[in-house]
Amino acid sequence: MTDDSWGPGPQTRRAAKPRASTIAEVARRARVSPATVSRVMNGRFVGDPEVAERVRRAAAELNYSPSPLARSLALGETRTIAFVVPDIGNPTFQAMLSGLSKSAAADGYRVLVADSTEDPEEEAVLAVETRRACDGLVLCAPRMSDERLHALLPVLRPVLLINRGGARFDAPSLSVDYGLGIQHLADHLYGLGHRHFVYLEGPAPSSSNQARVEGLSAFASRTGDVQIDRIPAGSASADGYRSGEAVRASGATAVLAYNDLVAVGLMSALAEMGVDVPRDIAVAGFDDIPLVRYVTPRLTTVSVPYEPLGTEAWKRLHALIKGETPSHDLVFQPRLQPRDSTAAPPVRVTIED
Amino acid sequence: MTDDSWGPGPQTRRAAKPRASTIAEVARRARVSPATVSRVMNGRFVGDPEVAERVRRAAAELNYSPSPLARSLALGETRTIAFVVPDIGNPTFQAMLSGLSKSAAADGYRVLVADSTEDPEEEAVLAVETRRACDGLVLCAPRMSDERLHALLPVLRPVLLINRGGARFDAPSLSVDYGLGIQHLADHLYGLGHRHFVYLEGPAPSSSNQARVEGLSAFASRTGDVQIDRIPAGSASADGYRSGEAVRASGATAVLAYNDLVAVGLMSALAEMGVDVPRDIAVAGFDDIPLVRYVTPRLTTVSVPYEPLGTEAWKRLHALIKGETPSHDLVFQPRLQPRDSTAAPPVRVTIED
DNA sequence: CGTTGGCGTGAAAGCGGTTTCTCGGGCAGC
DNA sequence: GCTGCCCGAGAAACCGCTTTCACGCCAACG
Repeated sequence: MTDDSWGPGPQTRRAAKPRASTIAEVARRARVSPATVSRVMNGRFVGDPEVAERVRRAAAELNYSPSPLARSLALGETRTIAFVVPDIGNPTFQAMLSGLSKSAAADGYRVLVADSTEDPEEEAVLAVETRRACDGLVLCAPRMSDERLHALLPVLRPVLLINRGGARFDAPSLSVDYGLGIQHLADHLYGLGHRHFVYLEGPAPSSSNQARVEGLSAFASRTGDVQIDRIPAGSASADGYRSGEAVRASGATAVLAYNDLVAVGLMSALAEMGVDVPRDIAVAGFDDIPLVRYVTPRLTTVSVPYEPLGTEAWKRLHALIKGETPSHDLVFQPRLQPRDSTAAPPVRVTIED
Repeated sequence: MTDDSWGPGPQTRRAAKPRASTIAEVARRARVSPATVSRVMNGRFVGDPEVAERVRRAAAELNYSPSPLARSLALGETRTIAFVVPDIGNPTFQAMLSGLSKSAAADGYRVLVADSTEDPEEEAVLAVETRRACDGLVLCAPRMSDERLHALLPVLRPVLLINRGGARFDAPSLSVDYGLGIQHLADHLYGLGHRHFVYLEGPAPSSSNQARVEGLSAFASRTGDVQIDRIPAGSASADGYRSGEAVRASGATAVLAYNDLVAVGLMSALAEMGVDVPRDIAVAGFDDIPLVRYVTPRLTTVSVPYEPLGTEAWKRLHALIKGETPSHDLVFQPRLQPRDSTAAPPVRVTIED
C-alpha cells in the first residue's frame, strides 16, 4: 500500500538513506492541508487545538522536520553567514572564527568558512560567490584594492568588514589598531633604553603589515633618535627562524616581529646561535596567541582580542540582517603585555669583526 | 515601464541592495524560455548557436547568476559539506579544517563548520540539524556514545567519521593511532633510562584521552618495570601550567602531556619553579603543532598529520557523495619527533622531605 | 507525396516549503 | 429570521531553477 515507490528514482541508490518525509506527507496523515502543517510548525496556528495536536503527532510519527533548503527558498533567508578569510590556517582568524561561530550559533545561524588562500583575485570571486549562498558576510580581505572592494560592496551587502574601516566604505567595520599596537611595543622598548630596532616585516602587500610600518614611522618621527631597520620575513614561525642571521647582523638591540609566530621562530634561531633573549637582544611579538605566555622566555607582545572581535562582528552583522542599524564601528586597541623577552639593552660595547 | 514595482515588497528596505536577476528575466530578454536559459547556463544546450549567444549576452547584460538556493532545491544537492567538531578553537581541528576546506574548495564544495562546544548532547543535535543543510558530514564526536552514534548514522549519511574507526560502524573513518603515538614517546623516554612517568591526562571522557591511557598500560605491561602516575589536567596550556606542583611532587622523571599545549604550559611552570627541562625532568607533548619546534627547549613530541587527514577526509566523503565506494579507512601513525625537552633522567639521588 | 523520425525549443511539473487569498460556516446583531 | 462579520482552514500562487515531456517543423525515406 506504500505508494511512495515512484519517489525520486535515482536517489534510492544507497538502501540505507531514508528519504526525509515532506510536509505533504504530514498533511495527508493529519488529514489537513500543507498550509496548516506549515502554520503549526511555525507557531502561527490559531485554531482548533485538536487539529494542532493531530499535526504535531503526525509530524512526530513521521519524524518530520522541514527542509531548510525549501524554507530558505520560500523565505528568502538561509540563516547562514559566511566568513571569508585569506588563510584559515592563521591562528588569529581561527580565534575570530571561534567567537563568530559561537555567537552566531546562539542566534540560530550557521557559518560558512571560505579561504581565499591569500590570493587577491580569489578574494573577490570567492566573496561574491559565497555571498549568494547565505544572508551576510564577514569579510576579511586585506589584499583587495580599495576600488575593487568599493565596487563589490553593493553585491556583498549585508557585509561587515574586518580591518578595512573608516569612512572610506559604506559598510560597518571592525578593526585592530595595529599601528598603535606596535607603537606600544616600540615605546616599551624605548623606555628600556633601546634605540636601534629591527622590524621583521609580514606579507608585504597586506594592510596589517602596512599599518605596522606606519605606526613605526610615527614612532620614529615622534622620538627622533631611533633607527629602525626593516627586514622582510613573513607571517610564519619559519620566516622568523630564517631571519636569525639577518637580525644578528643588523646590530639592533631590539626586534619587533610581525606577529607572535615570527617572534617565536626568531627566538628559536637566536637561541641556537647562542644569542640570549632578552639579555643580548630583546624580542617582541604581536597578537598574544594563547601559547606565548608559556614559552621561555615568556614573550613580550601586545594582546589583540580576536575572539571578542568575532563576537562583535556577529552582533553587527546580525543587526544588519535584521534591517537594523548596527552599533558604531569599533577599533580594538592592542594592550601591551610586557613579559620576559624584553629587557634593557646590553651595555654598549663594540665587537670587532 | 518597469513593472518590477510589485517585487518582493518588504525586501526593498535598504535601497542599496540590488535584487539579483532571475532566470525568467534573462529568458524574456533573450526571447527564449527559461528552460533554454537553464540549458545554456549548464552547457547542456545543443541547438542554434545564435540562440545560445543571445542567451549568454542577455545573462551578461543582466549580470545574471543562478540562485544557488533554487538550484540546490531542484537538484537535491547543495555542494556544501559540514565539519562538526567539539571545539573549533582547538589547533588540531583547525589544521584538519584547513586541509578539508582547501581540498573541498578545489572540487567546488563549500564547508560549514559547526562547533558542539564539547557538549555530548549538542553533538548529536547539531550533527543531525547541520546535516540537513548540506550534502555530507565530516564528524568528529569524541564524546558521543557508540549507541547514540550508531542510531544516528542512517540519518547522517553520507558521513565520514574521525577517530571512531573500526568495524563498529558502517561508515568510512579516518583515525589517529593515539595509543601507538604515546607508546613511541614512552619508548623513547624508556630508552633514555626513565622508569617513573607521569601522564597529564586530557579531558576524561574523550576517546582520544582513553586511547592514550590504553597505550600507556600496554607500554607498562610490555616493559614491566615502570611506574606511571596519572594526573588529571585538561587540554589547554593553562591546565599544564597548573599541574607544575603536582608533577614535581610526583617524583617522576618524565612527563607525557596530553598534548603540546599542555606540555608547553607545564614547561613554563617548571621553569618558574627552577626545575630544568630536560635535565631535571623530561617533558613530551603530542600533536607537533607548528610552534613547538621553536619553543625553548624545543619540544619532543609525536607529529600527527592533521592537515593531510583533512584532505583524505574530503577524498572519502567526496567519493561517498558521488555514490562511489571510498578508499579504505586509514589510521594515521604519529611519528616521534625527538627534540630537546627530553634527555636521560638525572642521576638517582634521594631528596629528603 | 504521405509518413516517419529526429531535432530544436517551449510548456509544465516538479523540488518542499510559505503565504495570500478565498471560501464556507457559525454566531451575533437588528 | 436574515444579514453581516469573523474565524478556521484549504486552494493555489510563489520562491527560482531543472528536467521531462510534448509539440511543431523539416528532412529523408518508402
